[in-house]
Amino acid sequence: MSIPRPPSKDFIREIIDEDLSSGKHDGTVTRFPPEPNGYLHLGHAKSICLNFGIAQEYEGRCHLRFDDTNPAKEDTEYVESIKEDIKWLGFDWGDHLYFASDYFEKLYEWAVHLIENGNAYVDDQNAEEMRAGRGDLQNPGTESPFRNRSVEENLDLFSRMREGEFKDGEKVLRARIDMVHPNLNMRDPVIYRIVHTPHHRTGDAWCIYPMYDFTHGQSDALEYVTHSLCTLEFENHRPLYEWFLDHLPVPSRPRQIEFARLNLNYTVMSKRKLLQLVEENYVSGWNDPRMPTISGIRRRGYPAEAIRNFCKTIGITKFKGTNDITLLESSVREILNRDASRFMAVLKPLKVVITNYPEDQVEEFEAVINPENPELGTRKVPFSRELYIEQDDFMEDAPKKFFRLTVGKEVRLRCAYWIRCEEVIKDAEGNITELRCTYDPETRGGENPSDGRKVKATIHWVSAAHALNTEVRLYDRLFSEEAPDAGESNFLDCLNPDSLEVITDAKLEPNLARVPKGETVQFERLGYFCVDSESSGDLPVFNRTVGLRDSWAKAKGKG
RNA sequence: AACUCCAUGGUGUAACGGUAGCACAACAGAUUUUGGUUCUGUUUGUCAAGGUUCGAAUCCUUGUGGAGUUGCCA
Repeated sequence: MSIPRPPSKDFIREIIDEDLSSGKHDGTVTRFPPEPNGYLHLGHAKSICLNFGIAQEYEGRCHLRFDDTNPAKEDTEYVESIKEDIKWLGFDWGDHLYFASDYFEKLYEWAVHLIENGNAYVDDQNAEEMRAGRGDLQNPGTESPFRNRSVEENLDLFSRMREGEFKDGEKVLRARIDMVHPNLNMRDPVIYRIVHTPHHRTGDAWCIYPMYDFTHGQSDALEYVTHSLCTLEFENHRPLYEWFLDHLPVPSRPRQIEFARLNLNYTVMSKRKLLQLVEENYVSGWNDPRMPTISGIRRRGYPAEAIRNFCKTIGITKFKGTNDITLLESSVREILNRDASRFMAVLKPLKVVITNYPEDQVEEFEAVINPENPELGTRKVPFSRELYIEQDDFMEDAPKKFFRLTVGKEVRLRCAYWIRCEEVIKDAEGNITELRCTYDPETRGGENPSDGRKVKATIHWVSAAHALNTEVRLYDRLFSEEAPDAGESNFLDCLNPDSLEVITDAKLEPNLARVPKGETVQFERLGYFCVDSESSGDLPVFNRTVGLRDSWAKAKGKG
């Protein structure tokens, strides 16, 4: 017998454990710092689960801080959607809502502090001159002709920048670090630029704005954040992050730790590409159910719990791998299998007439709401002489492995009766329009008959007279290539032409009229479907969340 | 021969010098009034070469491969 090992932790949680046990910190404070310039996506969900998850586990706190230092790109609309998405994911920042723009005055003061100590200067060079002076990956930079201005002159110029005396781009404030540093970020980075654009919160109070690098670490320090978790592309910024903390009278010493961002196959995650999909109308909007945005997957019917589980499963490392979308779908099915109520719906109807069933008779059968949770009880489903079954559940020339209905064969109608197909009716073009079947009264409720007869399949059905006719949207992955943004080709060339199929005459079990917007249910044998949050009119519109695993389709595909 | 970081089955992730495990995927079988679920089993892995060690996925060296960085974006 060995002692069970404690559940393994990712490298970030190990660092936190060490910091706690060494006494470096006596609590844990993290933050989720989105820029309000777009909608949140699954990549953000990974970061949210990490930061808020750590706060919960360590009984610390996680701040929601909007990194709003670029008025040209940001808007209050995004602030609101971001809050909504985080709440939907199941996390709460409590009283800890902050904006980097709340720190503009303090940041200005600290910029002056740098100038006073000879650690920052106003540069009159334009962007192009600065680029030339920065050098490149192989070559060192050269110092700006304005680098050695006096403290007094810098102070005067910087305050006049604030007063609005200069136009955009005319001057910048730069940290005075090292123009030959091997890390380009350290070659006198710009820390303030002039932007005469109203800010969504501070209006026109400012016309100079701090850069990300001059804002983030200081904001962390002001909020007493202990561990500032960000993605790998900020690795090269860490020396700068620390340089500012070293040269400024900050109240605390946060630590930046980087982890790999989320990559998923068959989708794109970059804000730019998602924006392009929206703007060029490849999708219906940010919350199109095919989008990897939080609002998109919510509308698609993915449960928040499934997203959280998924994020737990993929873990936190520094390895930039690509996660398989099937892992996400598996998390979604796991939750939905447990929670979703079952109903019957026929997507592609084929009429069946039970010739030996009385014409005006209607029976009601009891059907289990969820076999995974019998306490939920049963529902009543009407049955009559004319029904719809799924076109895929009938084949005229059926292969041996086809278990469903074919002429002369018998199947079970779920919870109803066994039926045998006697005759196929076709139109002039030879299309199958109707099936004539007979039922066995002894199999009432779907029970096995006393003669020991066996049936290989149970199929779903809807009574024609009682059916609700409605729209169902079948969503599939947006891209047909595993890595749409890889290589030279345009990601738009990889769009899956069949990512949306709209069915307008699906036949639903009448109980489905009562499902509220946003709820995801199972259409038996087909998949999980969610009532579209934007559906209007008398009948709900259903979105396919994800199909059921389908081993028949797989076997059939192999030929 | 710029700097920094990364490398474990098909994919992702554990193993903290001592039996390479888990999930997803795939494949087979059992159960099943959903070809779903559940259960059982199978296949597949430490980038390479040296070194340290009784013992290396783990430590060291070198190499190979990949990623990020040359915004007045974040």
